Amino acid sequence: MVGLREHQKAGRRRRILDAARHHFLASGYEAATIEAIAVTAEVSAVTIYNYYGTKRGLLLALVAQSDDILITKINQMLGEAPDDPIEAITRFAETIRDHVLSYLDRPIWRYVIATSVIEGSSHFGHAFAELDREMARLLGRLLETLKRRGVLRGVRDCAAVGETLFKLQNARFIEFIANDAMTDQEMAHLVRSDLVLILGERLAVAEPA
Amino acid sequence: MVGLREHQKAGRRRRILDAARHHFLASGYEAATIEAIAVTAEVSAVTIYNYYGTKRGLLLALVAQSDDILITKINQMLGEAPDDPIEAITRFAETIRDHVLSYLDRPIWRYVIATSVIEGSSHFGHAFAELDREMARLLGRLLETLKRRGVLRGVRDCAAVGETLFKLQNARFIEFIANDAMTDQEMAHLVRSDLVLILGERLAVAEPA
DNA sequence: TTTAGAAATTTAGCTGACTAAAAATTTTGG
DNA sequence: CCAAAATTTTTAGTCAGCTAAATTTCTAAA
Repeated sequence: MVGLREHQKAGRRRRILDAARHHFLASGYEAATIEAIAVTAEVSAVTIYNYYGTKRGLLLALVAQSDDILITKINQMLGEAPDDPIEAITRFAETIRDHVLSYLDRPIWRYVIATSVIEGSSHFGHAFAELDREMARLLGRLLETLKRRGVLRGVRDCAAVGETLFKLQNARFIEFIANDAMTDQEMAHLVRSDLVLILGERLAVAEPA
Repeated sequence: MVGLREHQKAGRRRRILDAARHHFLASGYEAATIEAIAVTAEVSAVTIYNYYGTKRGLLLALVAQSDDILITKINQMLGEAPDDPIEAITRFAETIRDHVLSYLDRPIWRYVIATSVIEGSSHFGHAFAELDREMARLLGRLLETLKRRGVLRGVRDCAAVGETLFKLQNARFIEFIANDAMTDQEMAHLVRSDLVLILGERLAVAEPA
């Protein structure tokens, strides 16, 4: 973290990712060229390849950049979670969706999802898979918080339920991303339906009329 | 469906898809070139573009080819479903997985998933999205069958539960495809866990000790 | 049998991702 | 301030997806 060399490298990285985001949003992932990104970032195209290997690597690095911010946001939300489990988990999903859409648009997220499947186990895709796991963990922690408050009885293994719930939620997110016609409300409704379906019985037991 | 012209066209289509499957499996999706596929299929490369538009279009057309067979297999399975709901739905998932892996390998399925997300709403991705919906419907029908047999009480809307269950199952399938290290057994175990989590309570009510 | 029209092929070319190697630049440590 | 090491840029080029247009081939109908 010291030395002029490291500092300039960091600056180049930042400029490249900024330029990439700009061009991806302006022209779409495919139409945006490495050459154009390089010009905007004031580096040579070869430098981008040296840093990120491939165009797909660049895309995933761009997404990874926002991971820390997202995790912070979620942690923040975790404290202020409402008592109603359905409400709390729905907000969890909405926090992710809002953050994600404020950073990149749907057409580009399609390429992010696609790339993360293709590069899944490769060294580029690693960060994305790790984020997924972290999100699942955080949802598990949300469940534990609710359980400790006594508003979520009937759930034994919070980590396991959190993992499954997140998988499902993530599938809905991909559905949302893949389909431009789907509105925020429609997605929220689907997530809510899933939750009622899975937690509904348990909550009925937990909160006797 | 009559006339020599249509007949030869169908023959070309078949040869192209056969050649595509062969080269994709032999060299992987990216390394396989349209040119090589064209040579094997004994057509010109331009003909492939005329028929399928893009390399991705060709990939999705290849997958679409096996759709009918899969739907038939599932329908067959639906009749012989065991009484235990967990077992029946697990088999549903295994039928899909076996069919899918007998047709293409995991690396290629990664590209199929990726492509279907990218082309989601475009005219190429339509068939794939339609298959997904059909599978969800079939799972709903399986649930209805079980319900009619009286082994699945506590489930009201079979179609809705089927849809959610399939979404989750599909997410597990993608996880399996994305991770070469995951075994058949591990995937089956995950699917089973999800089912126990979702149906567990209901079944406990349905089958009192 | 001939011809009109449909469809496939040939040809030629564009573009952009990606790579290797040489050349130029610049920080760093003495 | 200078030499060495690290790193970026330049240069030159390969490869494959994709496209447009001209040409050829072949089916189908007269």
